[in-house]
Amino acid sequence: MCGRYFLDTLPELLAGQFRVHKYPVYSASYNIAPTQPALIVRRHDDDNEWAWVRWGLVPHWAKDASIGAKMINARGETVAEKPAFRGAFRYRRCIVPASGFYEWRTQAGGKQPFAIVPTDAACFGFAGLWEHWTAPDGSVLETSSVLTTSPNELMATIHDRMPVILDPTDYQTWMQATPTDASALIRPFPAERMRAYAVNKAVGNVRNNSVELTAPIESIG
DNA sequence: CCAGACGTTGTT
DNA sequence: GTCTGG
DNA sequence: CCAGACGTTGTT
DNA sequence: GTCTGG
Repeated sequence: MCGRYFLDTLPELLAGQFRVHKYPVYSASYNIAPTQPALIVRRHDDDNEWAWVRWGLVPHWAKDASIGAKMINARGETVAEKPAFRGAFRYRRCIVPASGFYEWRTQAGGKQPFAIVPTDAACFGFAGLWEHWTAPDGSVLETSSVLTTSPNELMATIHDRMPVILDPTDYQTWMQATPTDASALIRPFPAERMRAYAVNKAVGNVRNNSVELTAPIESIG
């Protein structure tokens, strides 16, 4: 699955990789967590645009926004049918840029966190969905979710799920094609194109925007 | 018909 | 142990 | 995902 | 909003 990630790629590289004609404005974070603001790419007026949305999709019919905390991931196998996601899957697919993501391996003695990064690009692009929700007071909240799929050979050594990662050549298909064509992109990303590093210390809570990535104990892949 | 859910993950 | 908040 | 909390009372 | 369970 994907419950925590980081983003420290330079804005000009992000704009280039995701084909947005503006630079995103943000500061690097090594601790992007559910319910926190996430940078996404989506279609708007026949163009790609950046948007900040809250991670954790709140369906339009929700009575309050708290349900979003549970909707941080959508299973790729069922996203087209589930009431909470199908509308967003049909009409509001987006991409979530991530310099890398964390995954925890349960093992004797506790959980070992790993940071997984791309080997051939500045950034991963997660397949995502976004949604808008109108609060009782009339204010609008935009939210997002990250699709998951079965793990590749590398990720299987850590966990039994992984985020859906798109090849850059598929970005526009994901956002613009029919749901049927988009569905074909829901699959494990090649293990040869990523590398996992054991992280020295647990990520910690959201207020602690730091993690040691510089001295891997162990690398895989 | 109404009431209640609507999701994912992990788990010795 | 399980839920909530970030 | 992890960190941190985890309650009761009384109320026309 | 829409489906499922009772």
